[in-house]
Amino acid sequence: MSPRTQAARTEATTGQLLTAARELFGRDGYTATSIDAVAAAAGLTKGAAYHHFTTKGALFRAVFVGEQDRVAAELTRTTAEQTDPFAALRRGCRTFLELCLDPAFRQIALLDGPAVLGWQEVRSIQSERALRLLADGMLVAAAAAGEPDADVSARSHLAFGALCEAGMLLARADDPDTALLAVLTEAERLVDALARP
Amino acid sequence: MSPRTQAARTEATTGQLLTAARELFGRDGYTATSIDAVAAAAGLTKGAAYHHFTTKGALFRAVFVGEQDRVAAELTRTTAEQTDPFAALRRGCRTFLELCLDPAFRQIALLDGPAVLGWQEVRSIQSERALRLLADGMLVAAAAAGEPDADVSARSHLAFGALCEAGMLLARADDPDTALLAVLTEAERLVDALARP
DNA sequence: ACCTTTGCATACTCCGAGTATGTCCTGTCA
DNA sequence: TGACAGGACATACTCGGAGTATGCAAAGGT
Repeated sequence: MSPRTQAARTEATTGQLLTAARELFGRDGYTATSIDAVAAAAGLTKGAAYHHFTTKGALFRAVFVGEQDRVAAELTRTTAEQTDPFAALRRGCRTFLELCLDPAFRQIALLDGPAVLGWQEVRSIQSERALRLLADGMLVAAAAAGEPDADVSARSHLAFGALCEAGMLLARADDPDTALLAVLTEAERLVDALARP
Repeated sequence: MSPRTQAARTEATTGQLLTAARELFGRDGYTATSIDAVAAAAGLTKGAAYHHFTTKGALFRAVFVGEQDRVAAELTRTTAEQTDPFAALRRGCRTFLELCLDPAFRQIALLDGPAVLGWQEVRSIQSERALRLLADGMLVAAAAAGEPDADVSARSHLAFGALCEAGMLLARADDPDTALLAVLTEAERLVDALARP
């Protein structure tokens, strides 16, 4: 069971650490989660965690980046088949909100992320992922609407902020599906309105 | 100098604690600020702080509520003279973004607030303040646009999220004024588009 | 077969949140 | 006006968790 090579060992342990960390950070939040608890949940000790991650914040950052990667992957996957740029934007909204149905995702990506990593850091991580996809989509939409070189930078940021808030609105809902529908229509309206100049 | 009556004493000390806390929380962030540091900055000791606030989170909550009160007061003040509902909404955007020019405000209200207090708590505090004002404004605007009983609840939340993100966009700006203008036009566009059905 | 490097554990230090306790001041009632 | 009850604040703790130092065993090169 235990891997022979060093590279395989590190990959296995970091993987277990990240899985456990995502679990605990997502359930209890960043500050309420100790490194000891994460290591124990991964069947390891604190020493292993600090061997692979310089600090607690670094471990969280890795988890956060993992979530952002998932978001970007899901977005590219679900919007790939959309031909109409506005339909693609709406589909992206739906995909993002569906991810936000997971409380752990909300806790990590929307609540703790900015506070722990700082705004600049979070932005720079997202700028290469979901935010880039959103900006690209809005650029295409603006071009289709007759304004080829619109400045979509600020615009996509505002839309992203609105979507994050929309995602948090799903938290208190008794029935996720109906709540998703209600919020989704408003979100689509907003993005639609923003995308056309 | 030292006040005679007990009520005056508590008010003076809590006031000093709140002032110092707003200063340090706003500059260094919540986790990087210790109760000792706040008490020392207020010319007191930890004991005084814990006498008036049950926990560090409670102290932060008081600071946070104070900021939200300021926001609501500024909003009502600046939008009072606006007769056109859409103009009032635009004026509200400007007021909020001007408040966001203060890094301490951004740190407390936008970054640490949700992570420390939790989303539900932050929302319930804002629901009686800025969020209520925004929803009211959007309701009036919707009525003026011919849809008297629109459901502005989700809509105002999304707009609020967009405005918060807009406020954070002001952080990295070299020249605050021009950045404010650039973001403001986009924000006004968004709120305008959202407010009309 | 050595020797170095790397993965991980154990055993610390240190700082900060929260608690216990003591002291002084204030307001009240005799 | 003088004792006493309660509130304001300080000092002296405890305790948990982040980060560090050190030790040891498994890998991998020579």
